[in-house]
Amino acid sequence: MNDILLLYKSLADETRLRILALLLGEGGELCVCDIIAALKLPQSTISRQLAILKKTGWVNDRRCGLWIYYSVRENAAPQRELIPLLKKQLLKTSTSADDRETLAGFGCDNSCA
Amino acid sequence: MNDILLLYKSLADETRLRILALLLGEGGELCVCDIIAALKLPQSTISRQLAILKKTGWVNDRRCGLWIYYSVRENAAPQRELIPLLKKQLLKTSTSADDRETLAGFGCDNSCA
DNA sequence: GGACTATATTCGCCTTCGCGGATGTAGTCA
DNA sequence: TGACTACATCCGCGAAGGCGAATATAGTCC
Repeated sequence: MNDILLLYKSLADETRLRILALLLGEGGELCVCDIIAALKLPQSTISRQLAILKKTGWVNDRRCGLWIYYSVRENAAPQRELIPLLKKQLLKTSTSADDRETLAGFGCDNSCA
Repeated sequence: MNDILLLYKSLADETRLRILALLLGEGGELCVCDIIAALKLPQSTISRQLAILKKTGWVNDRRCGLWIYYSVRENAAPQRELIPLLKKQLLKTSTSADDRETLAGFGCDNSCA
């Protein structure tokens, strides 16, 4: 019961949902500065919520030089069964569309192999 | 975005998950006193969380004399797509099994047509 | 009407949790 | 090495939300 509770608690925050929507919409990886630019929130806020998403199994991180890239962890249980639904729900919201548009305009386009 | 947030917030509480598990396991209706007996929590706690589950679209209520029967609202969007997953996740927890066992022993068996 | 039952709501309290500025840490480049 | 960048973590604060006792409401039965 407790793991299920933690699963849904991890989705009960708007900032975390916006981050997940951004990563699900992107399909690939985003570095922290991209997410900060897209959501227009303070760096400490983004970083804290990313840490929570990582601890609860929603995302992976990968360091590359100075940048750290985050991506959705597709194969983790029990998140796996929720991902298609989340994607469908989140990507059609106007908030998510706005965030992706902001990212397209202001994302920091470092290219790290 | 906000409705999705409210959806997951409504699942981010253990008492509400236990109530949903009980109703999903039962398949039919339960009156408030059944739920109180099963979860062994104060009446005000149960009643408050039932009100939240009702307001967020998870359950229906039906008054019959003094008793009020609650059941899962199966066809509401966007809950509908989550119900099969929730059922699978919740019913296999030991907490849920314990609650159902307690209900079997101490449920108030009023029969209201 | 009055006593009784089942449930809802109110109330003050307390914990949880998100916030953002400040600070710490790790990697890069000269 | 020291300056710089990207990100993480710490800190005090305030808001949100859950709790259970007490009270209110609604229905039943005499």
